[in-house]
Amino acid sequence: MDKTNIASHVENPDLVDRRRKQIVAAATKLFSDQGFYRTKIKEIAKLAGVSPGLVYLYVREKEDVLLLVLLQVVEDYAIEIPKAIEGITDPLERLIRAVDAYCRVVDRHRSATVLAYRSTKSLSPERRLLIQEREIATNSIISDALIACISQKLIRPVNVDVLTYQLVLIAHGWALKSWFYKSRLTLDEYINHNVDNMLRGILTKAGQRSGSAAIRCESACKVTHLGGM
Amino acid sequence: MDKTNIASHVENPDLVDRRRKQIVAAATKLFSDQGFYRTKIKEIAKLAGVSPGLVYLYVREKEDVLLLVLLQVVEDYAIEIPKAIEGITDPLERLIRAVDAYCRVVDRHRSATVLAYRSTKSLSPERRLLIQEREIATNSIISDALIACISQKLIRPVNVDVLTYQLVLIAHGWALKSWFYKSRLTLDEYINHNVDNMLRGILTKAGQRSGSAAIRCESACKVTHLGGM
Amino acid sequence: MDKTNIASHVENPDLVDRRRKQIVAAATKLFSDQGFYRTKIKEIAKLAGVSPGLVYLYVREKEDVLLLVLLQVVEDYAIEIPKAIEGITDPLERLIRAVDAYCRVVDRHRSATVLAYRSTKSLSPERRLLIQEREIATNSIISDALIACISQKLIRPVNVDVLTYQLVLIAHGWALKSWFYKSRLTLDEYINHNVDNMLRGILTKAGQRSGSAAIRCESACKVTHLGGM
Amino acid sequence: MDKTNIASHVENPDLVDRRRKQIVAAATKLFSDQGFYRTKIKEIAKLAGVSPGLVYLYVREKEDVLLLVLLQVVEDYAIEIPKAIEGITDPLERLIRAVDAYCRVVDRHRSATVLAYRSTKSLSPERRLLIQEREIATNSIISDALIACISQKLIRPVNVDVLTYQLVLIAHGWALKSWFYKSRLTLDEYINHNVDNMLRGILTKAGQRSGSAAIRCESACKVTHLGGM
DNA sequence: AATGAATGAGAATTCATTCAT
DNA sequence: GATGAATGAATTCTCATTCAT
Repeated sequence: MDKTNIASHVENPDLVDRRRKQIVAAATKLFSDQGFYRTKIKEIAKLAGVSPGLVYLYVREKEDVLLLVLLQVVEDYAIEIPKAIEGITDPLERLIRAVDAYCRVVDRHRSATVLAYRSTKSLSPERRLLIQEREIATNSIISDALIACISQKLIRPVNVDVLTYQLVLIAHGWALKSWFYKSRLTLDEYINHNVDNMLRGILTKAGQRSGSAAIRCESACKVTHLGGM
Repeated sequence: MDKTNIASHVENPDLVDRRRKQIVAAATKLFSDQGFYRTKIKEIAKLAGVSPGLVYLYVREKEDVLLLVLLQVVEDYAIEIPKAIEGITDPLERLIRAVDAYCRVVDRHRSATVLAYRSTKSLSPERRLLIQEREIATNSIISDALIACISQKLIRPVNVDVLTYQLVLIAHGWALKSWFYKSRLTLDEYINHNVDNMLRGILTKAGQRSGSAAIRCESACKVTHLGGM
Repeated sequence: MDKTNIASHVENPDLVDRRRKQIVAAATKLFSDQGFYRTKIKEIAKLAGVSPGLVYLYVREKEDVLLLVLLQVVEDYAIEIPKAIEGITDPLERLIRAVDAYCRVVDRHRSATVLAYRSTKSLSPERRLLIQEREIATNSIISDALIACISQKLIRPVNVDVLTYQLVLIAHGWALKSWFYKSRLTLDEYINHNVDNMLRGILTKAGQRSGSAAIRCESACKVTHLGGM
Repeated sequence: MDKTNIASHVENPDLVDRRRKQIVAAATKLFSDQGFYRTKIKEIAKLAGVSPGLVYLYVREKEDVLLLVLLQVVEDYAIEIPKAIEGITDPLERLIRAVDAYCRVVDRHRSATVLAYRSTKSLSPERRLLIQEREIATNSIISDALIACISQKLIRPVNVDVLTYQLVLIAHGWALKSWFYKSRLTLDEYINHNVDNMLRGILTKAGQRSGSAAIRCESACKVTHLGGM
């Protein structure tokens, strides 16, 4: 169901949904590879297997395609990260898992994430705002977990905004600097090292106990080498 | 003196230098405000006070202007950060000051930093490589300081690449998410909180002693609240 | 019943008639307001309450719609003007009434009249010819009346073609220059003044007597102030 | 010198003038033949012997070309008609000559005149107003002459607005209905008949004497057959 | 008969780049 | 060296027309 408010000339909402998915999939690939400005509507149409004219039945202008693509990126974050911490109650474990999931989602959408950094400014102000709102919403998954940790004294009192973005930037960094990491580290190593560094700086004594427990009992979540903490 | 290898039709190297500075200054402003693709050669020429034709005496194509601009950005980092740690011998103090300086340089070149994130991918591969090399060179100021700290056991053994970029991303983050921080934090607070979090995670006992000393004796460097460590 | 020779995919002639009426009504309004080229088939369909596809069941191309519209305009003239002089036998009265009626029909179809001037040339030559034939047919109502007046020596011998169009242009002028007249004259005044000027130039002595009689006895026809002639 | 207020990217005003003349000449021909909407910028450029891009150095959009063309038409009227009555002092002769000149100018610019009728409505409201203002200015040559005649009692008191447009429409009619007249009348005949009809309707006794004098002594002005008046 | 989604040719406009002066 | 007018390829977007349902 459409939450984008982008007008379409086509009435059937299912069709709108399906066509937009087609268009967004093609555009995401092309924008990621070549950037927004180098990508031509004709290329998107061709890759999506439709005519150039059709694109404009589902979108008012080229920038709308970019908006749809970027909304899809943040939307994916907003769906996949919560899924990873569903059912987990321990606040510290929720935090660690959320960061871990964030990094893994970024890994899966590496080029789209880079795209978001490159292209958000190409949007008109209102559209950009839309994206930023959703980014904040997603990040609140992290910051909520953080707040819970702090209130349970698992983490010492820190500036939540700062720490949230420090964690978010760790996740994004995997995409932004993948040209650097690619030949140097695996994703698991990256996550381990970063989370290790961060947690050591903020965990309380209680948090350290809980943290090592949380991590020991959860092997799927690969954040392991905190043992010595 | 020109290290860019960008061909010019003009012989006199001083003139080339002067003209390119003019052009780069104008282009930096415009690219930062509007992005690379939205900025027209005519606009750059006008702001630089020259004719559109003249630009092409000093540059082969528009993308060369972007390269010059981005080189200037990384060049500024490579000059200003070392200046901030000149003469300082204590490795931990060098590290802290380098990070502090990095954040402050980013603050001064906020939009150019964002520009670098947005536009590096608009460069052709060889040109992009040029930029990435210089980025690594700049970051080695941080990583060298880190290595020194580790070898003096002020910091526990960590993955230097990871930690370097964690610190670099803190600096860059101030620009990348300035739309978020602007209304929430001052630069000093931002630096304090982030450095605090990071150092607590990596300092050894010895480092903690040295660190608090380093910081206590340096009031210009505003990283203060480590007292309780 | 269809005299247009425009092919339709639909068999049932009543339906063809009804649908075309719908389409022409919508198109007349839109063409008048926005002109032929600015008006989209989709708009016509929407205003007519049908689908864009349906239009093409009753018309081969967009220009056919214009032809239908223009035919309707001249058709209206050809019907309404004769109606106004039906049963009147005095040739001079027939002439005056015809001109009066022409002006009033133009007034009722002001924008469609302007449309005809703007758009006839947008038709292909054969179609344009069709319109011009009907225009001549309509104007022959005027010229026939003129000829009758001349042969009864109510009007001195003049070039009938010239005078006919002089009268026709008076009628059309009310629409063509309505932007000018709107704030200056009523339709009745316009008719009075123009007819007065013209008649004074062409009436014979006999015509003057008959004219004032014709006009005196007919108050519905507002051309009055010839009394002093 | 430019009175159009249309912005140009080119600075040299002489060049602007020359180029616009080139463009307008080509556009006038093409618009007249094919209409505004059927004429492509590329065609105009080709006929003018320039590149399509160049057109946009002298004009902001296609509609500006139409404005320039229509301004040229009304401008020509405003120049040529006064020239024809220069130095003539007798008011009635001025009037007759002005109408005569108007008809002859229309004849020379027949298709441009028709173009004006077809296309003025294609202009945006402000631009349309510009044209209408100039039309009124031109027509005031006629109405001024009329007023002079009336005040000298050469013409009986009539509504000046109505009579002016009656005369203007006679001139325009030669272009508007040239498809009809072409095979039936020469321009001279057309002028004679129309002016004759009109004058007879409005001249006073004094005017009739003066008129026949005015006309008899001026053979270049072909309005002759008033002899019997 | 009717619908309305889909097509794709076509047009206005832009702007990096060139080049005569 | 510098200028700025000129070029023309390239791109977005529109809309008459078609066609599967």
